[in-house]
Amino acid sequence: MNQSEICPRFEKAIGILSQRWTGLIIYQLLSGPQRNCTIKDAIGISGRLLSERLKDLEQEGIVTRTVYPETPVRIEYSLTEKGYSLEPLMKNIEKWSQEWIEKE
Amino acid sequence: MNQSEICPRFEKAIGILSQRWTGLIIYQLLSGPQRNCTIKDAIGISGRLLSERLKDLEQEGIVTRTVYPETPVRIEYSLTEKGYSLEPLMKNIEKWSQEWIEKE
DNA sequence: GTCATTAAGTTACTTTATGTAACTAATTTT
DNA sequence: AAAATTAGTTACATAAAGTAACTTAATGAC
Repeated sequence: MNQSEICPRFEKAIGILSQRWTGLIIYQLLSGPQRNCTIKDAIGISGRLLSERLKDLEQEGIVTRTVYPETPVRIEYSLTEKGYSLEPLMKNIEKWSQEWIEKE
Repeated sequence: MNQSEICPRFEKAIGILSQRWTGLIIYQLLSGPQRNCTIKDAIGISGRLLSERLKDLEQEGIVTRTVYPETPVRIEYSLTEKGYSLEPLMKNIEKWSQEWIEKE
């Protein structure tokens, strides 16, 4: 039986944040808009999954994809207001890790 | 190339929290020590994965397993100090979800 | 005692997610 | 024209998660 007493909004939020790579992608984008390859090199995700996650995060309204029609075309990903609203949370995780996770 | 600039402690913390179910298990245990089956019913995880996660969390020093040699034997899981130190983080996610996740 | 029940956990198997690498398309540099 | 770069996709191998049946141990009904 699944008589869940847990708030569905909380469950949804945890669902987004507990998907592999999403936390790191959001954290990485906190330092400003970036191209696909920059994120890729910074966090070590494969191109395949990065595209997939960015698409998901776009659908959740956390990330925006902007095409700059220069030559060559430049595509940048950035956080929306909703995305930036996760900054305190990320800083919180960062602080917690410094207090509770051992070096190496 | 994976020229990660991300702090390994942060990466480790995200690694724990972004594993499926761990967030919900910790959140559930914030309301006090509980038996395996109570957690199971509350969050809707399968017995197999719950055992696996609880073992992982025990190894991370986040959860303790206590056997009460009563009849019948009672086994309870509870948060350690390290586990409880995640409470502000969890409340943070809860608050965020109430502000930014739509009902339904 | 014997049998059904319950809780914790494991085992075996299916389905889904992730990792890896080769490939396409568009555009630049040489 | 050939080689390189970026964003993204496709195809396939491996790892994680889901499902359900099973084990162990102890209880209560009979």
